[in-house]
Amino acid sequence: MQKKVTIYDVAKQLGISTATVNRAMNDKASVSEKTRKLVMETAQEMGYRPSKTAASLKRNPKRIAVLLPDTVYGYLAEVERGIRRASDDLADYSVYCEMFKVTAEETRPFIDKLYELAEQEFDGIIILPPSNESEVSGVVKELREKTDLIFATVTSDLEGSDRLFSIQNNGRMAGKMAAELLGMLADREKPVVMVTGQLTSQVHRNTVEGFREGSESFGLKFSGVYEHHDNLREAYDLAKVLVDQYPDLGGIYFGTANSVAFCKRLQELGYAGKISIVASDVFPDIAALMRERVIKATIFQNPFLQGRLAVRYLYEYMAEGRQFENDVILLDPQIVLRSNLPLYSDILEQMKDDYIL
Amino acid sequence: MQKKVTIYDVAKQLGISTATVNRAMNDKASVSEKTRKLVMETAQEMGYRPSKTAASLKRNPKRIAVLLPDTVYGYLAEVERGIRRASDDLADYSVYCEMFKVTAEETRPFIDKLYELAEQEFDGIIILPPSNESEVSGVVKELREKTDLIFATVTSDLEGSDRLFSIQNNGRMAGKMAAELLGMLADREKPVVMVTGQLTSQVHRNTVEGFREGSESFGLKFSGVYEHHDNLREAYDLAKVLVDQYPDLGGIYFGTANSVAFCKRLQELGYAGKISIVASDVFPDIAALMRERVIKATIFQNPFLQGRLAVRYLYEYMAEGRQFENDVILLDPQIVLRSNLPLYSDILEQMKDDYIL
DNA sequence: CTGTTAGCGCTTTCAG
DNA sequence: CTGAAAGCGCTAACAG
Repeated sequence: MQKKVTIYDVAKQLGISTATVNRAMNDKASVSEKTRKLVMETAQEMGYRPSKTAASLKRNPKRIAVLLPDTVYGYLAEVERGIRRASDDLADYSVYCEMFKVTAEETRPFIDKLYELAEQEFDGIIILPPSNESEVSGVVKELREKTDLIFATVTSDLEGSDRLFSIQNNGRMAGKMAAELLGMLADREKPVVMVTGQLTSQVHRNTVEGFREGSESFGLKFSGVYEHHDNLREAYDLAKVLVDQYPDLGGIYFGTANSVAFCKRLQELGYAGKISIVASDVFPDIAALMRERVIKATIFQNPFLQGRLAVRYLYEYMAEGRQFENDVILLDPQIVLRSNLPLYSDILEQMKDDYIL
Repeated sequence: MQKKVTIYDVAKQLGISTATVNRAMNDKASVSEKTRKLVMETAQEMGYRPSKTAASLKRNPKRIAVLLPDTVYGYLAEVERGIRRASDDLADYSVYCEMFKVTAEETRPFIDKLYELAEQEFDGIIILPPSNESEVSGVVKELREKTDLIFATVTSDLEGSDRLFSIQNNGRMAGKMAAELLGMLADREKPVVMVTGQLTSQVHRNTVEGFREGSESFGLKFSGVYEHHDNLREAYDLAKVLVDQYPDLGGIYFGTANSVAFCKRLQELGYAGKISIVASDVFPDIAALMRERVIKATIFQNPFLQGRLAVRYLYEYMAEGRQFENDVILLDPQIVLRSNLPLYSDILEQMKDDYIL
């Protein structure tokens, strides 16, 4: 428990002021390259580790905006909860986090809001991209160039937008895991298919790729990908289409959370339990279907953690100079079976209130 | 982003000093009950939330000792890594964490060390109990009464010791998960058995109970529990005993990490791949056996997180008055298959250095 | 039991 | 480009 090395020690050692040491350490402009190098070296040698607590006490508040599509959809509620949680955790560090929700039906209002936020005094913006990713990408890229705002994305990405980082589920791994599970659950001689939202979204494409690879490794007869465009009716109808097309269908992997309407139809058609289903995420409806043995397994994507980390990492970048070696941060998908479903009861409990779909 | 309410605001509002507000808020002695109540109420009304950062800047350093059995065993190395990580995270908060390792062959040296640590100026002690739990329990209880030390346990518990909390894997859930997995992997007509370290340890008993329950739910022919007492030779020999006793053995659940010698014998006997094996935790050897299809699944117990949270929670209790609604804190076991094994490669990488057994 | 006061280690004006 | 100095919000001596 040796004496802590402070900024004063470093300053005194070099015969300069603490202000200069500070500026040098924080990559601020207006420090000669020579002093900066000197300071860095001495700090290193002396074992100086700046105190984050002391730093946060004095520094100017940071403001983060979060822009989300205004969908009534359990997944988003979880991301939101994660964001609020991070805000709470960071309350002491003078970080202020504000959430904005905009309709995702059309892209225009979303983009307008983005321009509007850019006018305000935010330091960073976190975006959960609506399904039409490419249009938004351009806007972000433009704002990146014109302002000194920092952007991050969560859940899906905005490719080519020059955002700082993206936090998302490891979709490719999730796809492989689904394939392995179906290999354990279903007859491998029978065909399996994958159902997803829509393939304009980068994350969805990843899950498909993973499932394809996994099918190969684990010897599944992978027979097709179907989109339901996050439309309940379409999902409902799709069930019939599939059982007609594949009379001996062995398994289905649902890459998005929207499996409920589909499963309902399957039950109506008398196929429930006969076809092995692996779903995504944990929601009250999915939990119910698992208890009824309609869904055999689901792959949890931790939306809560996604939201939480997006805020946390953006803050760490802004305030503590955190570096990202990899700008796409992938979270580990988790396998949920009937036995460990109770572990997610807190989440289900939390969700009950704001969960509709 | 309204103005922050500080301790000064509360003090001014009540016409008292900040010192009194501080004392009242932190349950310190020497504040009249009347003032305390008044302060609490006013703080609440004004929306005062004490700043943890500011607090940590001034307060006296806290010291935490960690006492571990000195076993050369990958699991422990992970717990240690978690502890070090928490220490690092807390470095700014003036918390100092020191680790002590003592042989676990006999109980005496462990207990002696405990007395020795109690003499030193620690505020809290975290214990990873050696297999003989009951003897240590008594000592902890005694020290709890004689000193104002705070105790916590990690990985297993010291029942009746009056420790503040225990962090451990949810063993019962892990057992159930193993049963469900074996139900998916093995022929349910064939018998399954469980192998564990020794049943004097409370966590091991939990996994057995969980596996028993799970066998019932998932229709397994659960046929016995066998101990290997963490002895390599014994584990090696046990493989032969089991295949002789159960010629049509369908599956085995290994409740502890020590499955390697056992599997080796199984391979020698030509049973590898024929009997479905579910193991515990992720270590280099286990990863290798999974790639060879000898072990089909493993249940990760997150020893790293166990260590990390033990330190973190103890600190939060000491410094921030954190309350525990439940003094046994159970972490979620995670299912690892061949497909998601790569997610644990960081851990495996970390382990390579200090991993021997 | 309560008040006064001197910092904890850093950041940020403001003035050179 | 650099330095002096005033705090950020809290805690803990110390004095009453």
